[in-house]
Amino acid sequence: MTGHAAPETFAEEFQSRLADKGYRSTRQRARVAEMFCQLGGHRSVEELHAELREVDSSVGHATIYRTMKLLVDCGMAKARHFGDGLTRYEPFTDGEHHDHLICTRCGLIVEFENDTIEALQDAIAEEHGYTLTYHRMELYGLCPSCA
Amino acid sequence: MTGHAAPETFAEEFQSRLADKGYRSTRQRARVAEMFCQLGGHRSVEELHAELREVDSSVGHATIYRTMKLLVDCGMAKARHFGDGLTRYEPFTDGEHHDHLICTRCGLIVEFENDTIEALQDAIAEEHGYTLTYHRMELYGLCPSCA
DNA sequence: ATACCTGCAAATGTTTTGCAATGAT
DNA sequence: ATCATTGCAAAACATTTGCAGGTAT
Repeated sequence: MTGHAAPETFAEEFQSRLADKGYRSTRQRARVAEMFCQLGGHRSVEELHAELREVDSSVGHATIYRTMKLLVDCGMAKARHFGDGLTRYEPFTDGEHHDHLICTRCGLIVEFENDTIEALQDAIAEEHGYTLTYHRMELYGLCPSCA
Repeated sequence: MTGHAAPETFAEEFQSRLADKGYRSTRQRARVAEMFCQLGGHRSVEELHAELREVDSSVGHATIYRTMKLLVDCGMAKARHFGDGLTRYEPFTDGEHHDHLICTRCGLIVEFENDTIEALQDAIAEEHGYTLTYHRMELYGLCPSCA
């Protein structure tokens, strides 16, 4: 519990990566990172704002928008767009990749990964002469509880 | 050229489907449908508006938004969202399905279809107990000219 | 004649930005 | 002491909507 060489928390890792890029560490950025980590995947800025308000009511929503962009810059978050007009963020660790199954009734989001599809996507891109950098695949339907 | 039993144009088909649904045929709706058909896939409302302006400057953008929704309702258009915050529409014929390869530099969009992937998607959905209604797959990268 | 449609402008909802004050280095 | 960062309010952006006047049926 002394923690002088303990594995860093998400927020600490963020502060450290900010420093590497010449950005400053602030209370607000730490709070946003903590809450984002605590809440987990697919959160909108408004959700983060609402939750944060209960811990530290002084974090403005502009700061959350700015901080989420920084988290993306630092490679610790990924922005996603599902059909509802909101940008949603999920924690991101390098090299990881997954796609989503989304329930159109209750909004439940399940993550999955399929190497066969990935390989086929690469093949398709090559067929058309494209050099692939990323992709996006979302399957929409009803989840078990909503079907 | 008498055309009394000629195959219907896109705009005529639209007028006919509107009538079936109890909507009225108007000059503006015809112009939007014509332009949409002429321009082809992946157009934003603003692009349609700009092009229409040269043919009939009196079609407001609100009407284009409303008309595109009607085209979707009538099963003649499909709304798509690529990463740029604009809704884009493409002509749609029932039963047809395809996905997209998008050049991140010049914006070139190529359509493709792959039954193996579709089958795998169904399998994944089933694995997770989801009843699939639709999906979305976009591959982003550089096209042959931009690579 | 009766709704439906239209264009305009104003409203909406999300995200961004300008700015003066605050805070990290 | 700097200069980045903040919160606020205003701006920006795509899209939607209220309404008075116009139009298809």
